[in-house]
Amino acid sequence: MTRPGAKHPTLRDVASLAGVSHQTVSRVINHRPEVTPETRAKVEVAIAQLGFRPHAIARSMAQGRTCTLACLVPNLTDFTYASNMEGAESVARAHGYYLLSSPFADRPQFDALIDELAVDRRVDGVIVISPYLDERRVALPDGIPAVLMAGCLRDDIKQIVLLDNRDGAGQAARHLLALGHRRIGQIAGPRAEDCVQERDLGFLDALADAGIQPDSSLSVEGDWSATSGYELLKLLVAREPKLTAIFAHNDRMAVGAIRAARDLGLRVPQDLSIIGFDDMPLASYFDPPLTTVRQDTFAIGRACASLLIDLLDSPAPESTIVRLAAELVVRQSTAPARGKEVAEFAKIAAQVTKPPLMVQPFHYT
Amino acid sequence: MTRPGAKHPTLRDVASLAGVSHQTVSRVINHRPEVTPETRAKVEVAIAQLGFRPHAIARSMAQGRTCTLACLVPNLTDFTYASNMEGAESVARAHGYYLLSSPFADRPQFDALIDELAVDRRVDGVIVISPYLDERRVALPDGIPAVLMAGCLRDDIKQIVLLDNRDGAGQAARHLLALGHRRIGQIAGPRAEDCVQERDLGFLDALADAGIQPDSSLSVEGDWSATSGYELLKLLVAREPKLTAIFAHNDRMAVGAIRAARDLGLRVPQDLSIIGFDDMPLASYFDPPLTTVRQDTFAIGRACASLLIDLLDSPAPESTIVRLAAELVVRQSTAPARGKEVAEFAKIAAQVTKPPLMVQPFHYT
DNA sequence: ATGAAAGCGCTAACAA
DNA sequence: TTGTTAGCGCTTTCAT
Repeated sequence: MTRPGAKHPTLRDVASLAGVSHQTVSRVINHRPEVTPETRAKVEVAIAQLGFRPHAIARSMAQGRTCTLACLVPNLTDFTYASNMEGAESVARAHGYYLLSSPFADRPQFDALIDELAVDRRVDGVIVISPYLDERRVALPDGIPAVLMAGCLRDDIKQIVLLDNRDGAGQAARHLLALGHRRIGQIAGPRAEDCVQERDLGFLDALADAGIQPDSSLSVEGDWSATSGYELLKLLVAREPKLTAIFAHNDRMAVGAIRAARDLGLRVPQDLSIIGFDDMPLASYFDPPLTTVRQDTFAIGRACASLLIDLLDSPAPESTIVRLAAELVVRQSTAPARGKEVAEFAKIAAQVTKPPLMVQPFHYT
Repeated sequence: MTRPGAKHPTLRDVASLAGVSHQTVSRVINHRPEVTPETRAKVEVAIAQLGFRPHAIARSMAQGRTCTLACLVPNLTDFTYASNMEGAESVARAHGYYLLSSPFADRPQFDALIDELAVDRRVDGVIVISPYLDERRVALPDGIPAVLMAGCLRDDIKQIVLLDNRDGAGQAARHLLALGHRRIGQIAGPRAEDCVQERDLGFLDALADAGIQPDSSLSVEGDWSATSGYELLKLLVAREPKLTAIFAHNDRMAVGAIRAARDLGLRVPQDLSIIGFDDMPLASYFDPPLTTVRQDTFAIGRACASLLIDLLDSPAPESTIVRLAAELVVRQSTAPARGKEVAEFAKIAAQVTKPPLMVQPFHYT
């Protein structure tokens, strides 16, 4: 049979069984106060007897809301995204919403998707995860509550959740500086992503604060893959053999860089310190265990959903920025620069250390 | 405003603008043949002018189908699950369905979830990913098309997609045997999961075929985590110092085991060969690069969705089993047993090698 | 406190 | 080929 659901009891079935009008049944299932305890009891018996469950689609039709949120995301498999979604899902469900996650590859696909979701299917709100600044840069539709998870602020978007990438990168840089490193290379992510630009700024800020001239030849652009980390480390070392430390914009590239260093005969961390970003699963099981900057991707996802649901419940505030702090995790892929007066640099580092910037503290329930 | 969608044009708006009946508009948007080209053109102009898009909820209401599939899954972050979902999502979308993914923790939650999804929200079909054999063991509802992704066959479920775990484990074991290993330990996953039992069988089969007595003290049960792999390797080595190889039921435990071996002063693979299962991302970036058994989780997900959609389109066949083969990936965490006549064992191994068992070949589009 | 009527936006069945 | 009439199952008026 094409429609296996032709057998569900309806409100009217319950009504006639209970000997009341269907409207009364509706009041009961919606927990309205204006129903006599006796009628309520009668109706509840009938509901139980028939195994009646309200038809959510019909409800959506009548109420104009679907109790569904959508999450548009580049893919479902990257751990950071998956964990954002899991966080968002957990608060959505706790509030009675379902979360529909849809991957998209580019701007046209995004545009088509958001129309299908927001206009055709009438989801109540959308979470958009999109770091791109190039032709994939998204615009949020108006007319539907939306929050963006991004890597930095954007003028055109008012509800936004982000990681403090700039400070995170600063922490990484200051950690390396404190260990006495002066020639530090950077294996960045794709320039077209906003968090990359933020991390680059945070990195350069910290170096500048320590009195180090920026050297653009020491910054190279990878594609987040371990392979790119591998190739780029070789490139950097060829370019500047005196390099003693590397800041990679994610852990995968850091891991690739470690492999390359080893293939070059460099010991990590004795000859070369390498720090990553993300604190991905098993980061502590690589060799050596990875020093990195942790982002709480689950909390970021929760923040997105919380913010969105707040928007749904009450009239939208002008703008809400939720910024979550990154946290340095020191393991064993970084070590003091050889032959350096560590104490001297530790002093420098201490004086450039600032507390993480929290634009607005965020509490979820 | 609580309902930001009060402004969408409807079928009737289009109809009156085009000067036809709303039914004609319906025929146009559904690409029915019985409409004059001229009327169609008129209607299409009106549609474009108003920016009309059909209301999917209203459609669901009238047609009794939602064009939505659900995927019930233990969580969204495990790479294997995430990649199953991404595979399923890709074929679902290609066929005009959305995929609603919902994590569940236990059987009561599963039962509640499937009722909400299948009965209340009337999704057209469900994919269930659930490996549990204990109190979390799921039952599929009837009345709605459903396919299970599992680790082995089940009498009570007719539509099922699975990895050939038994053969995969057999490949792992035969690889170790071919390298001359005779004392092989097994770090299994939780016994309550079906794939674990299959892998155990495949492993023991292969040993038996090679004339090796099963020794249950060499099989221990982990929880999939690297930490458990770490602890259990130490336990195994303490129990049987002559162990020369380990088969871990997943890569994370294998990685933990490698770390433990190293902490014990054992070199991997020279002193101890370790093989994992899954071929997770970055498996080749651990030290040493992991020998493992690959499962194509994306293809498994696609198979689930394909099967489900077939079920939707045409009357359900009695039963469909889709079994996908696992594939040995040899890297550097396994090596010949020391002091062994490798050739001798290679001969044994060759004679026990069988082609992977494919119950039913599967083709997706 | 309860019931009757109308309608959410669409499709299906029938009529013209 | 096109239009009319009924619903889909619920909620929301508005009476009673």
